[in-house]
Amino acid sequence: MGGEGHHDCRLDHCHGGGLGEHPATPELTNRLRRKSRRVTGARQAILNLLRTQSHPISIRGIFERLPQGDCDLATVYRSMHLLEGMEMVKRYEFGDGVARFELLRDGDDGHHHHLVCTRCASVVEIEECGMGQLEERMAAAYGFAAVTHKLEFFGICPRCQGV
Amino acid sequence: MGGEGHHDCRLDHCHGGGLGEHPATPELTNRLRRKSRRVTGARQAILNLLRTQSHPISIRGIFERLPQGDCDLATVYRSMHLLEGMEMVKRYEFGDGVARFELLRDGDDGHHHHLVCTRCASVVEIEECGMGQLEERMAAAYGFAAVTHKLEFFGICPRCQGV
DNA sequence: ATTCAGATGCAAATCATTTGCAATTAGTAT
DNA sequence: ATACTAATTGCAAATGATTTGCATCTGAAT
Repeated sequence: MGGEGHHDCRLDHCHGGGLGEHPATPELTNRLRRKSRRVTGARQAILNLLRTQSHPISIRGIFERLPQGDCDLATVYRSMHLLEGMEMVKRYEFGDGVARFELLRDGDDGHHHHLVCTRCASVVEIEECGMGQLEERMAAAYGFAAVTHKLEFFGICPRCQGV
Repeated sequence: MGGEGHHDCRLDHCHGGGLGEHPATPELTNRLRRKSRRVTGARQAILNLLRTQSHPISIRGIFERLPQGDCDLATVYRSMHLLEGMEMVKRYEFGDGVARFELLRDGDDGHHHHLVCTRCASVVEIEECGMGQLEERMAAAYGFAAVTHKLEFFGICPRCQGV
């Protein structure tokens, strides 16, 4: 397989259109190839955008931040499904009926939570979570398998308290 | 699925006649009056139906279980908003894009969680939750106020594992 | 019975998300 | 490069959950 050779990223493979400046990461390329999926400009653009975000972002948010005309809204939806299936992004739901996504970085299983301000929607990333034990206890007590959880915190951020 | 019913014997307060076949609880009446809202047949019917459910139920689910013609789907939506605002029901989101509601019984602050089967959607009610401390720590660490949380567990129930 | 703000039914409108389909393109073989 | 084929995309229309405008109706106070 791959080996330690120099990996070429075929950046020079752009045909006109508006998608010129989206370098593909070998990460993306590898994962896509593994499923005989294609490295398209839209996917690269989306992934590059996600790389600049430090908090979950909605699909509409992604679409609006993409250089206009870069790709269709439906394509963003389809891409996010694909990326989610490939475990390159993680989906969050904060209860407002809009899904938000975060890039899963190398070696990150994406297990963390959020503290969301119910007034201004600002977000703090929370690392700690003592749920592992509870999950196990739950599995034992009710016979469930593959127990996971979703945990999000809500409150009023310092700035909003002042208002 | 759970056969664990819940007895709530307040049905004896039927001021029969006049208002149709949906006895109002003094609880409902009081809370509504306090906000100059009206005790209508639809609201009574919905609340009575919720009283028979032991797990969160969707608005469509409520609508379909209501005697045909009892009320409009839009009315169920409106009623649930009202009841939620009056803290008589609690809203849950399990991530499938459909809100579900549970009746908040007397003296119940509704603080509990669920273990949801990702295959058959059966639900187990979970009482324990060691989040109180975490909430406090979170408030202290990030300066947030009124910190609450949403926590739900997902897994594969015993029956589905056998398949 | 009268009155009127709050409720409801019904249909149309929103919003997020999905999907059908014809046109386009990435990756690969020629 | 050229050709070829399946994966992708754009666009529009379809879904599905939830909301809303509006004319009509009703609860409850007088």
